[in-house]
Amino acid sequence: MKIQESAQDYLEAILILSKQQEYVRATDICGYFGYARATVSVFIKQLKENGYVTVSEHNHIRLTKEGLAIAEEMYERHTFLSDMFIQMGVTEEVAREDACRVEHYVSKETFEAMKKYFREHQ
Amino acid sequence: MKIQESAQDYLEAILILSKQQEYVRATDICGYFGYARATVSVFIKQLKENGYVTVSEHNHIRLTKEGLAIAEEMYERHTFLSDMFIQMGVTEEVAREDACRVEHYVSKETFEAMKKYFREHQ
DNA sequence: TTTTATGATTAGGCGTCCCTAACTAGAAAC
DNA sequence: GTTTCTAGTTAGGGACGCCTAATCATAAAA
Repeated sequence: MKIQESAQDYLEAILILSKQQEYVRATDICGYFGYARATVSVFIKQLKENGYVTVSEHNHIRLTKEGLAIAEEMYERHTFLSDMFIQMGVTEEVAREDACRVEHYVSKETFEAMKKYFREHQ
Repeated sequence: MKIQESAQDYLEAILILSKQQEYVRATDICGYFGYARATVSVFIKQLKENGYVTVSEHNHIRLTKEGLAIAEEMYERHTFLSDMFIQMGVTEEVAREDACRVEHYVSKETFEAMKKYFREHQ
């Protein structure tokens, strides 16, 4: 499984939710994205088959090491990008929305350059 | 037709190609993206049906007013974003690649904020 | 003028990622 | 201990955007 944009979103969502709750279930992810139960169910199955999450007998979803690495990478990008947008004068809500999309499309090189640039220009 | 990411790319490509050549044919677009002829043929048909381009009897593709507006918007974003990335220290090639993807996902608000920010911070 | 090369089209297919509808299993409430 | 509610699954479907293979049309070359 090549890690697709959506998979990155799901893994990031699981990370975010697990910061807010003791356990994360498929239904929580449905709520987070507004997706149908079936959609999430199928997707989680794939994430599980590919070793990014484990699902306990109580349907608690947990990130594996690989899943966590991706989730944290996305989360960091998200945080950095929305902070950057806000610093540039963008509304908080729009900044968050844009960061959520842009985070998937910026190469490592550009992301690092942006971080460096903002470290030196504030 | 909701203007999809791909349609924006096609329209931008047509604009760029028409800056370099007297006329643009489907095959030029194939070369530009590396897509198969069939793919481009079908897509151009849709763009035509939806009023974004016209196709002459010699298969010369031209942007309509609507098509041009979108193409120019994308082109401006593309130019600005790659310049910005380069200014931040990103390799030219990577900057161009990233701009090409990111240009679709930045809201008008954020784009304007970025422009303003860079006008004031260089 | 027949052959060949180039460009466009049609048909059929596939991966991604969303949907609804129908079903199943377990937990909570009566 | 049934009924009901909640959560998860399976089956089937659809939009988007790419593909190959086969066909068709026209322009260039032999």
